[in-house]
Amino acid sequence: MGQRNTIQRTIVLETLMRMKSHPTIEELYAEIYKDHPAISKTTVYRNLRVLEENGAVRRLSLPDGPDRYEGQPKPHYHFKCSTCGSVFDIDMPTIGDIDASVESKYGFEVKDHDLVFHGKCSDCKLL
Amino acid sequence: MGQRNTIQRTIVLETLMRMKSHPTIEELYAEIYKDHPAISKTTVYRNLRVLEENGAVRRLSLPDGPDRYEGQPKPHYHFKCSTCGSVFDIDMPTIGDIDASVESKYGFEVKDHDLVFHGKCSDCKLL
DNA sequence: TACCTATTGCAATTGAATTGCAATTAAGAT
DNA sequence: ATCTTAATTGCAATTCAATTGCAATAGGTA
Repeated sequence: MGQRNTIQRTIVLETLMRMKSHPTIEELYAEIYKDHPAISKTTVYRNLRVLEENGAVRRLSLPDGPDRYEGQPKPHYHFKCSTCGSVFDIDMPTIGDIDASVESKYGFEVKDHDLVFHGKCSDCKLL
Repeated sequence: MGQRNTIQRTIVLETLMRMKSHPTIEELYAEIYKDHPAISKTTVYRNLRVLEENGAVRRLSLPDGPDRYEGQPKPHYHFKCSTCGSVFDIDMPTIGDIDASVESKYGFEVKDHDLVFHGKCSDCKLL
């Protein structure tokens, strides 16, 4: 009797996938709350954890802010503006073979990698 | 008049550089405390911020844990074990030109990038 | 030496994320 | 269809990282 498909879990996943971005839990919860105000924020936290372990969603840990989640299956990279804090998706071919190269060199079991660029976005670099 | 060279700031930087790793602030503070128990943790927090803005140290934001700092000037990548939480340096040629490619493609001003591998370290993958 | 302001240390605060617990419920077993 | 049990939920309380307000201190320049 493993995991269960609760309506809360379904809503969390579907809302995240519908958003097609990388919301913070606060942002995701606000979106969920519109249609399902009875779902508690704690439940959103817990379900995202479970979904992450399942590999259904990905979590991003970026400096100076709460974690973010994304339901987009296609792996991609990110840019965070150190001035305004905005996060952008970077559409660029992902480097697939470096995972394997770290595996063989270090003897680790590599699941994936995150690549985050830092700097100033086009708006902030003008200031 | 700009920034000042306080003894606290010097000690924070020197201790971090001497450690040659990527300690959490708690770990760094413990090391500082041995010789300089009068320095407050708040001061360590604040100085690391300043030093980071100066480009003298780098900050790592990794999932499931506090930020880490490193004073090592040579850029490199990291691996975080999702089971035990250990963080390892990954000695691998850094990809220099992707910063420029993101700059030109998106019009951002890219300072640097972080590459973090996730998975299980050699000990934990046996469990 | 005197002045100005960055910095310090302490305590209090903020904010993200987790946890304990009683009530609920999904889903397999009977 | 009902029973059973373990996963899940919601709430409140808690933990932990990190920041902030403020009075006192101390760089560094004039």
